[in-house]
This record gives sequence, structure tokens and C-alpha cells, in this order.
Amino acid sequence: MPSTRDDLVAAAADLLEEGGPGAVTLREVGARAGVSRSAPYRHFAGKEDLLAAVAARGLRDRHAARMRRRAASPAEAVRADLLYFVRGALAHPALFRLTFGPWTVESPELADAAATSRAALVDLVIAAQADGALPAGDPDRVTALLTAVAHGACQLALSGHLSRAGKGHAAPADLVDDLLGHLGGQPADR
Amino acid sequence: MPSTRDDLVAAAADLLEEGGPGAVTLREVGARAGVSRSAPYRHFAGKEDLLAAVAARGLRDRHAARMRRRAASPAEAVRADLLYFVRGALAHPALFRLTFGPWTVESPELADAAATSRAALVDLVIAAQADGALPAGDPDRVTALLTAVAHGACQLALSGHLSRAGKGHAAPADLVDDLLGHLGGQPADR
DNA sequence: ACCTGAACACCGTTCAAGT
DNA sequence: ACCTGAACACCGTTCAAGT
Repeated sequence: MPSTRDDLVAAAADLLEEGGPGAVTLREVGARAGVSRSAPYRHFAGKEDLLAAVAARGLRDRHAARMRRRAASPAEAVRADLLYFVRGALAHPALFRLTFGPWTVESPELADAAATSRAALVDLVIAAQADGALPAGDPDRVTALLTAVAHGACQLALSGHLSRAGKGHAAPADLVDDLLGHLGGQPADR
Repeated sequence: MPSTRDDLVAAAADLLEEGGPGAVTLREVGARAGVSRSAPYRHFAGKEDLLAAVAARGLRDRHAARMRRRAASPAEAVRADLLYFVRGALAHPALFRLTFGPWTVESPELADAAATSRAALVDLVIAAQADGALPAGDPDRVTALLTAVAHGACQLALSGHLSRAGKGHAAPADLVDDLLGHLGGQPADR
């Protein structure tokens, strides 16, 4: 049985998905959750705090998918994780922008979800380094490089700064594979 | 003598810089430009169109700095350009987020500025490839990889997803150099 | 403990009217 | 050709009052 708080987060996530950030108003969130427009203030400090809960839910979902996954090798696990992130960002641009947007509120829930997600990817990178599939060096830093490519490629693609009229249209997933190829020596298969 | 249109763009850019996106209201923009709050509608289709002009101005400024620069080698020119971008994004986060944010309006001015900036970087990459300082392959794609890392590193740093409590704190500029090192074989000097 | 409903301050946008 | 000023619809947030 979902609590009113859960209902509010779900309603906000649905509105964000359906109509973008402009569609997320506390009036509509309240209406979808079956409460008034001031009810959210009994559960969240304000609108941004509610949005932080939406972002945290997204990060937790991604982490759950990662834990569910079975890969043939650590290198493939890293690649699958990055490509899953890219697919999610392109499919849900508003959630992607929200999650890594400009927060002016401190949300332990969001910070925890982000830290858990990042730590899990670092573990995969460490295993891939042990296999020689990724270069040696500070695992945090190698992870940051991989994450930066995935994030930047999605940001450029979503804002239209990646595609070009003529040839050479590279999708975000291609750029992730390019980097992995340059880092690992062996280009990723298929 | 700046036109009213230029005054409006300058006022919006100043407000964005000083107080973030929430501080850019047409009322305040108009007041700073010495006109009423409805005057901007004689020069722009709406608020977003005005913001597109602000973003385009930023891209043109970056391009002007690039043209002014003298580098020891094509590889150094590419590196300097990426590091200049990173420095600008971290120093002016609101402008960075605006420029590569979710546009729902078609602005030829912004599209032109972005295309010009991208093409210039591709030229630098081509020259660096000819020197063997960057791997061969579609220059558009190599440029996209470099740009993605710079953008992603800035996005992660600004949203606090890059730093970590303990060790291994990598700044965006470090990740750019890491990538160039992996791509070029020779790590960038100093 | 949780919610309502009215109220407040603020915003983007429109438009008839001015010069 | 460019601008004004009032108006409209909408929003986040607060708060006294209810159960």
C-alpha cells in the first residue's frame, strides 16, 4: 500500500515523463495523488525537495537493474551499464536533466542514491581493470572518465549539438564504444 | 551604440550570471534595459527566444577567444580549446546549463553559433590527427568524443556527482587530460 | 498527525492604446 | 516602427482552521 508520499513522487514522475518539467506543478501533482495542492508541504520541504525524491527514485531503479544484470565479463558489465544509462537518458530526457541538474536543496535521499550507484560502477571498473580490459590507475578516476563520456554524449545528443547534417552521425552509444575501444585496446565485440 | 535588443540580451546575461536562471525575469530584464516588461516582445518571440540569444552570444564569445589563440601545435590547440571550455563552464554554470539545455524553440542564431563553433574544433582535430597526436578516423566522431568528455565532466562536477569524500578527486580538466593521454599515447606536457 | 481552502506575491504573455 | 500599462491566467508557498 503506497503512502501519500509515494503517491506524490509517482505523480510527479509521471507528469515529468509526460509533459516535461513545465508540466510538474504542485496543483497537478496533488490532484493526481488525490490531495490538495498544499498537501505536498506536509511531506516535502518544497517543490525541489519533491523533485529530489523523483530523481533519487530514478537512480535507485537504475541501480536495481544493474544488480539484476548478468554479464559475460567485467568489461561487458561496465559496457552494459554505460549503455543502459545512455538508453535511459535518451528515452527519459527530462528525468536525466532533472537528476543531474542544478540542485539548490540538500537531499540526503538523492545523495545516498547517487553515492550507491557510483560506488557500484567503481566496483565493476575495478574488476575490469584486474582483467586488463581497462587501463590501470585510480578506479575512481577511470570511472569518472567513463561516466563523463556517457553523460556528455547524452547531453550533446539531447540538445542537438551532436548530430550533423551530412555524414559522421555518431550516437551516444557509439561514443561510449569508441572510448572503451581506445582504453581497452580490443574494440568491443558486436 | 548598442540597440535595445543588445541591451536586453546583455541585461538577461547579467541577471543569469548574478542570480541564476530564476533571476532572469522579463520584468527585471526590461527594467535593466530601461524599458517596460512587455518591450522584449517587440524583439523576441518570447522569453526562451531571448535566452537563445544569450546562449548564442556565449558561443560566439568562445569562438572569438579560440580564433585569438596561438598554440605551439595542433594538439596543444585542441587541448587549450577543451580546457578553455571547461574553465568557462565551471565559472559560469548557469550559462553552460542554459546553452546545452532543453530548447523548445527554433533559434537560427543559436544553431549557427553552435555549428560554427563545432566546425572550428573539428578543423583543429583534423590538424592534430595529421600530426599523429590524435587517432585516425572520422574527425567529426573524434571531436564528438572529446567534446562529450568535456561536457560530461563539467555536468558531473557541477551537480556534485564527480567529487568524492576521500581520495581520487578528479577535476574536469584532469579528465580531459586523461582522455588526451589515452588517445595520443604521449601524455600532455605540464 | 495530516489535510483543506483561501490568500499572497510573483511570473509570462497579450493587447488596445499611445508616439 | 517601437513602446506602455493594464489585464489575464498561472504558479509556489503560507497559514489559520478543520478532522
